[in-house]
Amino acid sequence: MSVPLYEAKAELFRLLGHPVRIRVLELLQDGPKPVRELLAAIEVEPTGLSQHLAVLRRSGLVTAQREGTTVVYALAGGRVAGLLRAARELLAEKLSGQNELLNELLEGDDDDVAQDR
Amino acid sequence: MSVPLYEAKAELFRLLGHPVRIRVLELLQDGPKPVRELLAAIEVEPTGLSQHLAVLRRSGLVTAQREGTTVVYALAGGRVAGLLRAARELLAEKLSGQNELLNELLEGDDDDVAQDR
DNA sequence: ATCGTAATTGCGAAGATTCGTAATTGATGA
DNA sequence: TCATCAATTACGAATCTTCGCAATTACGAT
Repeated sequence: MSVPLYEAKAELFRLLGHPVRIRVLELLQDGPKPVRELLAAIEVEPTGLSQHLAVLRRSGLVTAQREGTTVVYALAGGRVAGLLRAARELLAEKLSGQNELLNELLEGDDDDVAQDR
Repeated sequence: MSVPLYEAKAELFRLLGHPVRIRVLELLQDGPKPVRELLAAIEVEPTGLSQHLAVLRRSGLVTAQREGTTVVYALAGGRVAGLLRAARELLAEKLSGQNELLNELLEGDDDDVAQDR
């Protein structure tokens, strides 16, 4: 085992750590899409999109195949969607927590605002 | 909504994209731990660990509280574990795929090796 | 008060990512 | 063949991350 598992995991997360790459993966969740379509949906230059697609391809998260003059991308394996869902849930938890705190501050019902560190 | 959701998601993944931070989160899955213990378990300088802990703290993924002379860290919210599990499963899928391919190459049973791009 | 230990912060150098411009490849049609 | 469109690659500048050193804060003990 040349690469520790936690290195691989960190690497995976690092690959996902860019807005354009996230958007690509989300769009591909609805099925394979040609580059042209991704390009229309995401605010990015063609060359920038290609570079991000290359990152996802090299990492094996997506697959690409030519069809005539266009290239069609697809998710490689079903587990990517699960990971995105887990992230969405975590964000939901985090944001709703912030909202609660915000509401308490705004409403000023300071009856049981626990001591803070 | 000042920050698009996909930006927040990318940011979350970027935060997780470092081996030390992954290890910290994994260790905290078994319950709260003082810095001293994290330091003993992870190969990193005290100052480096502090910096990574600060990143996790600012992002709200972990909480810290002093207890006398030590500081105890804990996961903030249960969804972090779910995210790590999803990552582990995706990696498992990816690595087993690679192994299959590797075995086919080694065993040389070239009866149905599909055409490649 | 002073010392020692635990943990953090400030800061700068080294390294990695990102993005735009220019050049390249691959396929299709004139 | 030549021109064209889709997509990719090469490369450098600007930007962001990371890591170690030095300085700092927080606490308990002498």
